Amino acid sequence: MPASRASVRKIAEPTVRRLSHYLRYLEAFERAGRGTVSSGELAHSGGTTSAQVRKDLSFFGSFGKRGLGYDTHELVAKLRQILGLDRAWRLVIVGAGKIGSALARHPGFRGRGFEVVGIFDADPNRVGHVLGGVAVWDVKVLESEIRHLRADIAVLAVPPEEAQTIATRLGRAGVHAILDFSTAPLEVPAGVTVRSVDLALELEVLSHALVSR
Amino acid sequence: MPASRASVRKIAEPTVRRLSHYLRYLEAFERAGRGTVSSGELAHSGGTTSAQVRKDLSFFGSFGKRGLGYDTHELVAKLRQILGLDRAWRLVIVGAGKIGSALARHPGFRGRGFEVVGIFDADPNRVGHVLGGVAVWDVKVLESEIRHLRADIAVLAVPPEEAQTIATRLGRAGVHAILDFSTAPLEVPAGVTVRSVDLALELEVLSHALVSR
DNA sequence: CCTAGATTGTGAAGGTTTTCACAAGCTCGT
DNA sequence: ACGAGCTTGTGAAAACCTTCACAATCTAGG
Repeated sequence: MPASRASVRKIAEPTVRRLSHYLRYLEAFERAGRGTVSSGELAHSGGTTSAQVRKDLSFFGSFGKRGLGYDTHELVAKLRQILGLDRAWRLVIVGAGKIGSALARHPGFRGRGFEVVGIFDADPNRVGHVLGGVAVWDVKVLESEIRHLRADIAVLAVPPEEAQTIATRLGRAGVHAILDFSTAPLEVPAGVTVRSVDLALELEVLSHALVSR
Repeated sequence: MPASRASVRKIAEPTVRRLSHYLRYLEAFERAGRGTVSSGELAHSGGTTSAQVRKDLSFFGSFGKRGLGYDTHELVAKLRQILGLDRAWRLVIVGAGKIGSALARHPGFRGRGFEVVGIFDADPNRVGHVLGGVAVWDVKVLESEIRHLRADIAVLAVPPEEAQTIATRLGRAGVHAILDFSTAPLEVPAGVTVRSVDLALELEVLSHALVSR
């Protein structure tokens, strides 16, 4: 593997999503003991085409073997590196309501390299408790505690009317990535990446699919 | 592999998402008592351009007024109709675990026209209870009860290893839309639309953004 | 009524992503 | 060692999506 790990070129978001998908399936192939995987197999699992898979991968160099496919272990390692998963990310959850606490107890994050290191809430009744093995802090100490916990990513699960305030504070506290579950439009300083998960919007996409069948 | 139904109108998915966004902001404008809204204002709220807004809307005909903008009420009604939100959709949740029960108690769905009418789980300890005002049924009676409840959309919040089985059963029970929270790849019969919400994948997109800054 | 100012609707241009098609390269059985 | 059979990598073509630019059209105010 090339030593230069900082040289990650700009990739379109749909491509990143697909890479993430490929990694998921590759890990399944790896567990199944498959030494090599072809673009066609990856495409079938991921709902795309073999040409798409090859184009996506060729963006980072050619590490497949013609006639055989891709080495499973090698490709897993390469994708982890591209996606930045060759290290553990430290996560905080802001908002210990229904969604926040469900996420805190969700076992799937740690298994994929995302460790929940802190939870924040404004409700004094929740502060001081432990959720999923992690302490709940008062949101008043957000900035200092986030720095102390060395958090990289914040999950925002607060009521919409508070989302902007918290997002701004997170930016000031040095968090550069936010996974947002509030439905409010967020304005964040440059250098902060936000991804919004809007469940009502997903349902509306389904609704549209239902009426336009 | 995207299921291309013989749809009346082909709208690209990014367009549908934007329409959904516009509707959100339009409703805010409506509450604020604004009679008309310009494409520029909608664009600003939604993080896009006025040309994009006009292109999106012009796909369905021209119902703006030059020099003035769009009639708020009229556009809200039109978007609701396009998105299929001029009716109430009946939702069932399969899986009363952490995510499933958090969603069941989530108040935001009903407010946007999605009514949770049933919950299913395999755990006998959970069956018979009431979550968010809705009864938890044994997953054994999935098919018959779904027909009885006249459910349109299913939210799939079961462990990955059971997702495929349930998805197949949902398809047989006449559900044509699934919002999937499991991380497994689903194969569904033609005519069933699936949208996957994969939280680990969203975090991986953030991870990539962090390493490629 | 008429002018100034604002905004839509849309063809065309520009850009990006996906698909196609095929030469090149690898493995395996014989 | 060789040919058959796969599979990759990649230009080129096609499809798709976004932005541009401006005529057409509206309102408001005198």
